[in-house]
Amino acid sequence: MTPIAPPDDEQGHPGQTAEQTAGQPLLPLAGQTPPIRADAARNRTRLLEAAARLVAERGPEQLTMEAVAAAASVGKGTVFRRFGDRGGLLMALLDHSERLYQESFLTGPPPLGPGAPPVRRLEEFGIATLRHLAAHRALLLAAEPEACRRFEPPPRRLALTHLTALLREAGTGGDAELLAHTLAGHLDVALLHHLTERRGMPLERLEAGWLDLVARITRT
Amino acid sequence: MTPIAPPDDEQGHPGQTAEQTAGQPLLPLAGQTPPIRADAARNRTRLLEAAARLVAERGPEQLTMEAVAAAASVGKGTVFRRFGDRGGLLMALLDHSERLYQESFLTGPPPLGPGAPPVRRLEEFGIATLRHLAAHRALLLAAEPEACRRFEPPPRRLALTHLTALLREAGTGGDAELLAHTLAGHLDVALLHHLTERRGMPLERLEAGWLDLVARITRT
DNA sequence: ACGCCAACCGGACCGTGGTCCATTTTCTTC
DNA sequence: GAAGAAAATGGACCACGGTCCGGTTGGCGT
Repeated sequence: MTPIAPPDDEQGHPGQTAEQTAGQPLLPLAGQTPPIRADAARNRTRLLEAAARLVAERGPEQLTMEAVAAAASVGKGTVFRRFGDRGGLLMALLDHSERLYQESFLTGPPPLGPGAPPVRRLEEFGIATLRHLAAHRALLLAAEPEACRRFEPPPRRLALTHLTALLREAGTGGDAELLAHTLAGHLDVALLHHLTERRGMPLERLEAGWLDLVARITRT
Repeated sequence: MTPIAPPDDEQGHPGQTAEQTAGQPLLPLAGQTPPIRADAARNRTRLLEAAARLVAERGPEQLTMEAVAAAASVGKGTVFRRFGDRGGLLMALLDHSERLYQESFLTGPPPLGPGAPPVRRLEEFGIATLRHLAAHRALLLAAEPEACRRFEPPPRRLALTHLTALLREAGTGGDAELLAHTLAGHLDVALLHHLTERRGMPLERLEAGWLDLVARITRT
């Protein structure tokens, strides 16, 4: 299991209220951070230590906010004030690894970092990301507990098998099952909602994107 | 807004316990269905009617299990026994549309149904699915409330912009932002977990799949 | 050294999803 | 139509995430 992050209370840190509200906590974020008060900082590290201990003992999915608060001898409200929500706390736990990972492809040496040809960097980025995810899978999954269920509902499974069958029938090479997942990823309510509402894309653009994607993927 | 499904209590229906446990409720499922008891069937339709009314009045995301139970003059336990969980209830609400949608590509006329060349069917399937999703977005999203947050966390956003930038730099044509989402979909913890644990794929296969995907997508 | 005020604290409180089990209702068989 | 077994019921119960607010405390200006 991953040794979690050292509670490296890298001093200042975000602060203000929830650790990831509006400002990006895990991004380089050069922006000035309203300094945190001394007692708050102390509680923050106590909370992170307690959380890390509990995660190590009982696994991330068993972690409850109340338990963390209790283990750190701190009020529940404090936990929420500091980390916003359960996900925020879990993420804070792997803040350290996350930074390393981000630096590796933002400013690290090629071929992952700048300097290599873009396609090469794409390849490396995927590999690095997959390994990063695998390494912290437990924590990351615990941060969005519903995530696993996304593939269970029968409609999704049906779409998947349908896509797989069509891909096979089309005689496209490659890993049909994997490619089916890729295609299915494009046909996801959450994605649709995000792109149309948050990003303002019209449905037509998604449809055009789908046709293009099918073309690229089935191209022998 | 979608008129929901008529509470077409198509008699028998699943039954047993939770409506979607193990057996696929929305799939053709020719399997024999242990017949439901009369009182259970009556309560089922009352619950669906109540739920549909509440959804129409206050929107799907406001729907609480207790409210449905109360509105149907039924115990809360009954709701859960029948529909398993919140998601099950929401899904049952669009069971009707779901069936139509499924039939359209499983046994309907070409080019969506069997008979057309596979690539053509792929194209049509995507379009049909996107429209199906758009039509029932509210209900589908309400069924997995965390879904929207999947794109908010800064790490995800960073990965997305990074992918977009690399794609643009690579001079690949097409909709870079959309293609970036496709690529990002392949680098998802939940997917990784599903494929490695549930489907037994080794990490190497995912890595190979990534390289293949990048190749297909950046292929001019 | 002092006092002000914003930031912080704690834990009572709430809403909701989900479970449990003693009791009631339906179906079947004779 | 009676009786026994299986299925269904309902609402008290629990756990957990998240909010709220009266009281406290640390940082800063004077």
